Amino acid sequence: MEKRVIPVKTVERLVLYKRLLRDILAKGESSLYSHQLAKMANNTPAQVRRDLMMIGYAGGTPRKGYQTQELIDRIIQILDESKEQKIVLVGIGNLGRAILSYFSFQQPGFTIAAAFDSDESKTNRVIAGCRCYHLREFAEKIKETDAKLGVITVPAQHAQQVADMMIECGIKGILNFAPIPLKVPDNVFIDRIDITMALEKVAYLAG
Amino acid sequence: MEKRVIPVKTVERLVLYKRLLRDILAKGESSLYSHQLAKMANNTPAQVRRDLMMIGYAGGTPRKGYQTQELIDRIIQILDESKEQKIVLVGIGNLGRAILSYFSFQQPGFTIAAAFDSDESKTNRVIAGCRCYHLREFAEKIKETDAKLGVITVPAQHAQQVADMMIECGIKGILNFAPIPLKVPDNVFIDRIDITMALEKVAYLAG
DNA sequence: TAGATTGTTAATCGATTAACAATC
DNA sequence: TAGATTGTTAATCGATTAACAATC
Repeated sequence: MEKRVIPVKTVERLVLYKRLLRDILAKGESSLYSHQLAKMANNTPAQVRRDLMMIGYAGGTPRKGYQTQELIDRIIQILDESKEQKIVLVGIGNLGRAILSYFSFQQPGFTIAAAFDSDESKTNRVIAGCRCYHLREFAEKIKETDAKLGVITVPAQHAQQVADMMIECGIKGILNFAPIPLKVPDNVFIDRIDITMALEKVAYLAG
Repeated sequence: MEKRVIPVKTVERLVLYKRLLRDILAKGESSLYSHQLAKMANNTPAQVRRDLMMIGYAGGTPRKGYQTQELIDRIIQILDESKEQKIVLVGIGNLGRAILSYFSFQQPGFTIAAAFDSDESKTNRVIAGCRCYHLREFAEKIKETDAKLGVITVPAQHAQQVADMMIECGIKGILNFAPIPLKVPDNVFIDRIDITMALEKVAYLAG
């Protein structure tokens, strides 16, 4: 596994900064200070400055702070969001459909190129602008769309085999909504969103 | 804010262990070793043992490892899941509906007691077994159901005011799906699930 | 017994926070 | 100038990993 220059936690915050900065820009603010961004991101000025250091951005000045547009551009450059990312989704249940709808609102930079399910009654149609195919067409459609990212919204017991199939077909990054950790090779990055776990955590920490 | 004995990261893993142990038990395995649990959880034996130390469980033996049922019971006791947790959800869009469906499959320990929206066309009906009300009835229904947890699935621009309303009504833990950090007082615990951020992270780290 | 595993302490690693000279 | 802010280094904090005596 190649060495990462930017820590994962920093990447998460950069994504957030980018969004907040766009809001700021839309409000007509062409510059801002680290403490202003920190307040919006619920963190500290020191952390903001350190994050910007990580991406080699040193364009701030004591008088004006940071240039909003310049900073957005720098973050986009670091995150390498120059080209549209193609995604495939497997599992057209309620959650899968919700994500399809979500991305049909054109999340900038991401397109769900195709969705798949093993249930015939859910396939061969268009949901939220996305074509839905049977799983047996997976390999073929991946080639057509050249997707490199996958989203898994199938039940836990099928998640590993879906991941295996994705990796087999050249997918390099996976977002897994099934509530179990999956085994993937080192050259594939996988992240998991576990809604029940998040709720149990909230329940415990709120108690 | 009171001091936490169990770190958040450990709580997350405990929730996972509990699920994995239940699978194990269902397969008829009455005991297991730290390295077996670690393999399933994608972590290390040392971390498993340290986590169990954190919850004061020292019931393992060199010969048999840990007793599956005993360990499950201990985790449940620590997470204080003795009583059913009542949840309210605000925002009956695609994601909100998906979560309602998800929990209608009786996630053990959790019940969505009521759902709310400001759009009249989405209220006064039952979705996935959950009664849906207009937001103006929020305070009243919270009292009736005695819910202490809230899920926010509204667009970003309305999320803060929904959170404020929840807190006003006595909600102590919030799971926020809107893609912005919310300000809450110290005695309220909030966690955020940001699907787009997760995808951007995967895209970067896969690249 | 010999060998594997536990429970815990010590060492390491990484991330956050504090501090401060340089700058405008 | 005086005062606030940046960029970076040092200090602190917390989490993970290694090590190992005790145990079965």
